[in-house]
Amino acid sequence: MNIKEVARRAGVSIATVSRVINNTTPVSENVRKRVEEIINETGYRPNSLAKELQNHKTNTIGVIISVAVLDVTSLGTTINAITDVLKAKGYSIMLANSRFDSKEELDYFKIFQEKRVDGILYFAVNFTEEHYWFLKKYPIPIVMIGQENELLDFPCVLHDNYYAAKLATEYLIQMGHKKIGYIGIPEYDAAAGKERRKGFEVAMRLNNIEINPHYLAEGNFSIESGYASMKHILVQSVVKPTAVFAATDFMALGAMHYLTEKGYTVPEDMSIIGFDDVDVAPYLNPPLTTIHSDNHAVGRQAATLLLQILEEGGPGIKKFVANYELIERKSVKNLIIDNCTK
Amino acid sequence: MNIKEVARRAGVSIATVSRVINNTTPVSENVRKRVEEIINETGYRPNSLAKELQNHKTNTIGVIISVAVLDVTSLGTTINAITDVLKAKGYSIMLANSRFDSKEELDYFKIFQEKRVDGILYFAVNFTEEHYWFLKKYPIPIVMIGQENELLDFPCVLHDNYYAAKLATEYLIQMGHKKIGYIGIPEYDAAAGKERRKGFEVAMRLNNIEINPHYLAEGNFSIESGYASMKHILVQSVVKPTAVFAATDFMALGAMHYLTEKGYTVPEDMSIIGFDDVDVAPYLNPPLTTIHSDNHAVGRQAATLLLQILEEGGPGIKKFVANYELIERKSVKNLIIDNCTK
DNA sequence: ATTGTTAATGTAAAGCTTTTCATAGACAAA
DNA sequence: TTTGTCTATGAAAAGCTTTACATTAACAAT
Repeated sequence: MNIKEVARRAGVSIATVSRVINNTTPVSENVRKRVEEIINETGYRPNSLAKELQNHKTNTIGVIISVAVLDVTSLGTTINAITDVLKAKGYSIMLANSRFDSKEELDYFKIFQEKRVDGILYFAVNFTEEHYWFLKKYPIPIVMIGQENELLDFPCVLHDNYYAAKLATEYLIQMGHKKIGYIGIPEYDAAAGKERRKGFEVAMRLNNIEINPHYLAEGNFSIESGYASMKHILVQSVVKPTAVFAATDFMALGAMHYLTEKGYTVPEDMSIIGFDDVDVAPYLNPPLTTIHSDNHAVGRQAATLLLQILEEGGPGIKKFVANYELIERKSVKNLIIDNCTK
Repeated sequence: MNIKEVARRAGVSIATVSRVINNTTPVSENVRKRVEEIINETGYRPNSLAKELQNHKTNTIGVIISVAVLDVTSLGTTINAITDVLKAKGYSIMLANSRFDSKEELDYFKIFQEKRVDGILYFAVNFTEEHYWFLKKYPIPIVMIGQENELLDFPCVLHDNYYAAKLATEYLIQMGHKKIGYIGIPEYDAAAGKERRKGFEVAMRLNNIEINPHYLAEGNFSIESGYASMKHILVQSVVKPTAVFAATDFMALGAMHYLTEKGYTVPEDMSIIGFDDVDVAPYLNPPLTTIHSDNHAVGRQAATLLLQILEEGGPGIKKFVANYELIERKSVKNLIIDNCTK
């Protein structure tokens, strides 16, 4: 069943059927009714492929993400916000998950180009030189999420990982901590890895606190890796740190679990601060003090910028940095007050 | 830039270019080389729309899910498994999230039909009569996930919610509990709502234990609703239950949180069992006893069945039920041993 | 020299729409 | 009657590819 067949049955031309479907030009009432009848009877639905081929517009947005096993709920929130905005404007989304595999990621860009998506929302994690050369001449509008790239001037939507991590560290310092550990993410992740670590290091330096290499460990987002990192730190250090900053809440959770397992209590024996403000953070034992970032705003903004490029010829702004705030719960001990009251 | 232009520049016909691209018929070595050169120089990429229009095959699978705000991580696992299987066979996926909105869901089915996806993976939640009439005459292969429908004979991939919930309840009973509460999901959700509740009720009846209506509450998947439900139960009942079965881990978490907040300890004062085996379940305080179901297998099977329909003319099996098991952790107290040792 | 075979390549139709431009008919005005 | 205006409709091109079929050339066999 195609438009031609509908036209034949209704005794009109295909142009007329098209007009009925798309409401482009006025069509006489009885013709419209007859055509609509046929469409209902036959269950005909127009072929988007032909339409999109003709119109050079697919109303489809490609979304490229990079997640491993653990499903980061913040990503879910962001994608929800994205689909909300896009759906309202009639766009569909194609989702591609390149599991941190650079080559695969580039393949998805190629597929999206062949599929002629109108635009791409790109959750960048590991941006390589190859990415640069490839994307430099890529013909489809891209909005980057989670990272920026000065060379390519894609509009970008970011969390302020650096300042937020600095804030978290400073908070620990304000609370009187000096022996502070850090559980990080590898550097290939520019945002959660590099930026957060930098925030930690700068805060320490600015406060003239030396970073003890024995207090450092590296995980991979997972709870287990937080557990292992905490263990690593405790085993390795003679004098224990009084606080540990974990670059993700899940790793913070793993760290806390190791501690309670070994008989330490949080925050009495060790303070923990996380990053992400995961759904369960308020419900942990103790409730986790962490950095909350506005994921919903990130998704909404990214989708909006892309839409502006597509429909208004350009993004309203080149860069959007999401708000963050420190959520004070119960996993950090205030050493100063303690000392005063003693 | 299109195939015609490439052909012109290479001095060959478009048929030859097509042959070079798709490796369908032998092409002389020097022609192949020249064409490939032009393609590389120009950055030409074939237009999938035209190809798909011609071939009646889009290599795209539509996935319809229904999630609210909280991102159920089990869904993420399932989708990961799906994309793994589909990607290996060269399929892309289009993701649509109908937020429990029936009408919206049907709209997505229409869009997917117009986009001519090859098949659909349908996470069914609230299957209405309207769905039935609509899907009855839907021309694209569908595999249902999470629910089955006897009338429409779509292949389906399921968790055995009923038996698993029965098992969880029986476990509580075996542990000596008789005053058992239940925090459920509304009935419109056939799987997490209806089936699990049925499992609970049947287990109770089979063991001649009366269900105390004061021990019953209903949530909506969220942690908060678990918290509120637990409160509801405690406030409402004079004699407290000794154990509560929460139909989802998140609600179990909320319930535990309310209990610890009020000074009860789990499992000493109240046992809690969950359902889902969420990532964080082993790391809660206490680690949550719950039902684990093999989400990865569900995703893998669903994708495989769909692929079989598309490429082998029919699904290998009509119905796949995933394994489940009870994971015993620390949130349920054994009343019997306790009584014996006393 | 003729015919047949094979390999490489080209031509054109088909897949389904949208849209421009042309046409036809109705009606009013001259 | 002729001309003009307006509305509703149709014909056909264009969008880009694949592929069945046709053609050509080279070469071998008769």
